[in-house]
Amino acid sequence: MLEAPKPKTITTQAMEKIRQLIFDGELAAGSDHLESELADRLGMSRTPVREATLMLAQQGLLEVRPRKGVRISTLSLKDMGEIYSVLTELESLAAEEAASSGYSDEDLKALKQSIEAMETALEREDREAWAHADDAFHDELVRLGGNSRVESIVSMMANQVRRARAMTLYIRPLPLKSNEDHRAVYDAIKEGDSDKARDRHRSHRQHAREVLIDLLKKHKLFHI
Amino acid sequence: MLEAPKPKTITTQAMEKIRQLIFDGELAAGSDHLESELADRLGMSRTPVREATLMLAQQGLLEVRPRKGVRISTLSLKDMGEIYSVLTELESLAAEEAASSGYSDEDLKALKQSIEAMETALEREDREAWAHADDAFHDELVRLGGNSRVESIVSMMANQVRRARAMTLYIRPLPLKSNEDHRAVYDAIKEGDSDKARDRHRSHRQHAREVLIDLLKKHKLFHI
DNA sequence: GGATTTAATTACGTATACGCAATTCAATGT
DNA sequence: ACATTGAATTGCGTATACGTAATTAAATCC
Repeated sequence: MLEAPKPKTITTQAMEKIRQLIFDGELAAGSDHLESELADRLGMSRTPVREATLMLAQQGLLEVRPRKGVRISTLSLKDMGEIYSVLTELESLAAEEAASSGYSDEDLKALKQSIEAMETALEREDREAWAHADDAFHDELVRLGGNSRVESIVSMMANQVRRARAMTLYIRPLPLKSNEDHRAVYDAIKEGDSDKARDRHRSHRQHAREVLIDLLKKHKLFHI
Repeated sequence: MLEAPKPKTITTQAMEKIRQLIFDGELAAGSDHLESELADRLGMSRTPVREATLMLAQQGLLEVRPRKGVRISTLSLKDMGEIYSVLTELESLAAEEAASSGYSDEDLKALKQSIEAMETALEREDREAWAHADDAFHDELVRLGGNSRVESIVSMMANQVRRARAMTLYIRPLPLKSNEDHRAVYDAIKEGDSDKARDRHRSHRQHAREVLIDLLKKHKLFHI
């Protein structure tokens, strides 16, 4: 699981900073920006900014529109549906693979801890903490799946829906039932039952997808 | 399904040309190249070449190694397995979605034609034609799935394994059984049986994955 | 007054310039 | 011989320059 040591070039910094600006909403979805504006804002020249935007465009976070600048991507309901479908499939694959990997309890410690963190967060109705632990669960699940492509695609897709998740965090019902699912997935992985791990995670995700989309519709958030 | 009209900038041309050089094997897997070398080769300056390589790196076709130039990606057996797993999941999703879309016979014409093309190619033992039709089948299936993210991820993954498929085209057994699968998937989509479409395509893909990996092992092609 | 042509501006796409990190290689010391 | 050091070279990362497509504004015509 060794990754290449990351080069800390200015281009890389630009990518991370721009990504963060998008996640924080400082570059609002749908807004347009000049390369020179971003360069000024980040205190560097256009070159690394330009390179960063081209890479981020490949990841779907923004579009570079020739001669028109950079537009931060928006998400329609259809986009959300697409992304959640992909997440469902690939995370379910990860769950299946994790279950067939013969992990020890020790290997699964982080996964278990994230479930426990979700439970205590739910008891306290601490939505931020719950969201954080939920992220940790999904990240760890995918990591245990051991497929680096799945990891990077899932991370890309999760990045794209980050804003939407943040927006809905406080308007959605507390996911009281979801911990059952998490536990069931965890147990299936521990038992090595790959079909069960897969199916259980898949239905969990499909349900989450429906809840989210209904919620967005109900609040008329057709475009984020 | 309208895509944004493609800008024909030099950077775009660089991307396409470099991609083609990789597919054609003129930039061999594992080989290193200077930005200036590629720039000379393509008759342009370093800037668009550099931008192109950064984007292609996001797609996994090559790596940009700071201060060391561009390295064309190689594929290990593990990589092949990873990619085929992703393809299996996402294509199966596409089959499922296609089946629940209520497509008419007319809508499914291209899919049917690709199956027929595979059958006639098999009778003639024309492997090139078969491979071409097989590509068409998978492309069309994914298109019918109607998920643009799935389309682009699948296309990325298919690009990554292109070399390996070309290498094995003449050493693998003729896929005589696979047309049954294709027909079954087609029928399931036509009938609107999404579970069947999904399951059938999934097992088809899983089988193909195993065959390919065994083949690579048998020929000691551990690294392509 | 509204439409159309033309001039001016803007912002990008590409080329070029330049300095530094990384590598190479030779010279020196042991 | 081998290791070590340091100079020379290489190749990239970033900045800057510049021409041109796209947009806006102005001017002209009907």
